[in-house]
Amino acid sequence: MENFNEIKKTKIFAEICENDMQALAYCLKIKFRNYNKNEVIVSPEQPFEEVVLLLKGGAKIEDMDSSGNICLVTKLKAGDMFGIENLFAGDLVFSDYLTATDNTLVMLMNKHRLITPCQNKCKRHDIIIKNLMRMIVERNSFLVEKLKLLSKKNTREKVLAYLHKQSVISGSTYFDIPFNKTELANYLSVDRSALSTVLSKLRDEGVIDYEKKHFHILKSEK
Amino acid sequence: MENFNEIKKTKIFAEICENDMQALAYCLKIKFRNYNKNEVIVSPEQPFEEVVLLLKGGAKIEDMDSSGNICLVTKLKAGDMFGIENLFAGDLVFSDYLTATDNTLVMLMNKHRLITPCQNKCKRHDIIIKNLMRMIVERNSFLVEKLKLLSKKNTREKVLAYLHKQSVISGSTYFDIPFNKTELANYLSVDRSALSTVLSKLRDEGVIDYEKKHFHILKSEK
DNA sequence: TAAATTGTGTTGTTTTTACAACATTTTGAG
DNA sequence: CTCAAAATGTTGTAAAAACAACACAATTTA
Repeated sequence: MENFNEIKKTKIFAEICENDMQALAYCLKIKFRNYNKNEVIVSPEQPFEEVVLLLKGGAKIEDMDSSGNICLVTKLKAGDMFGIENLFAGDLVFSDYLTATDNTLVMLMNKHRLITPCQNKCKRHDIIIKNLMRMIVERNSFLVEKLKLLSKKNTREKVLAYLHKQSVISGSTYFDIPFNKTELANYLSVDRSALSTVLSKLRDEGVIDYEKKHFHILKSEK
Repeated sequence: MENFNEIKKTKIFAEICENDMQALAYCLKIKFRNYNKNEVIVSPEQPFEEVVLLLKGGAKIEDMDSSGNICLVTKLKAGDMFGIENLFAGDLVFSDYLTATDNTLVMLMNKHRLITPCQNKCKRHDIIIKNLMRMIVERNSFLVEKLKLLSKKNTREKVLAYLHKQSVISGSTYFDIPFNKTELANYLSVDRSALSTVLSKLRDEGVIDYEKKHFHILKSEK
């Protein structure tokens, strides 16, 4: 089956064999699309009726408010999904931009079919629903964590909380972040030059060290 | 059945008749608890193995960081749930406080049972799972919206975006918000006195008017 | 009802941030 | 390799926010 190598690595289709996937592909009205780096996959201007599963490459979710300020919600990697917020929505108008950050292969699924279990042909649909629920719950946790980050009262605390989190995730005081400085500023919703100043100060104080996307936490403040 | 009047009004148990609920009660290991106003229902200090469904009264979810700053994540009303983030988590340590804002009745459910469909006795379990998924997706949308709110670059924009949203929800330029000013400041993650200053300024400019928790939007800025 | 607690608005001070402008460095495309 | 574009760090300035202290109003509770 087309692209099955990528499909079987995703969380939502883990444990599904190629035969069952064949049935699911029909049931979920699967389509594949390729995008070049920096190409817009979904935008608020062009409503989108499906749910997106990233199979290869990378993408970023951004929101732009009426003043033109960009909020980088998150970056997606293979196996991540986009459009979950609209799973149950009848008419689907995304308010976010999904943009490829690499050459990217995505799979589109019919959102109605996805959430509606069917007994006859694709017997594995109930597994998909449970996997889907797990992913949504994980996304939920991620959003709550980001909410707490943005609730910090100044840039220094945002940065330290973010770096601490990344350090815990990687299991080391040495780690790479998925953002460049401009993106990190958007992610933390602060001015880029202000972020640069804070990072420099933290380095001067010997709290952290960094080089491009590579960071090292030297002192863990209480 | 005990408290069925409240149960049938919730989203997750809508469409479930009393008989089926009886079976579900057993399957989900349901328990009921009463809390007085200001009593802590769940706290990070006391790990909690279940998922909470609010049946009567109200509650608020708060997060406190290491510096003691409080982030008011949201207020809950009857029918809302707490603990969804930990549905799939093995060992369950909540990092948030859930506090009753009124005299409150809650229902506790076994999280493992909730996400695991069973065929034999409680045939309605699949409906519950779909309802649950819908609630999680809605919570997801809520979190994304709040994220966008906190991404605004100053207090004025946060306030205006929040009030605009509330206005849209209520379908009128006159509406009540569920917070007092202190809570609103926590919700928007800004200093209370700074919020007060911004609100006064907006009133002076004739953009909004307000009295306690009642607001009126006079001019809708682009 | 009186007293205590909580909520609210105001003001002045200090700190932090956004913003703009700029010099370098790095990256990527042709 | 070369050139243009993008990323990065720095600085100064103006705006905004946090913070603290206070007065007074509203609400709760004993």
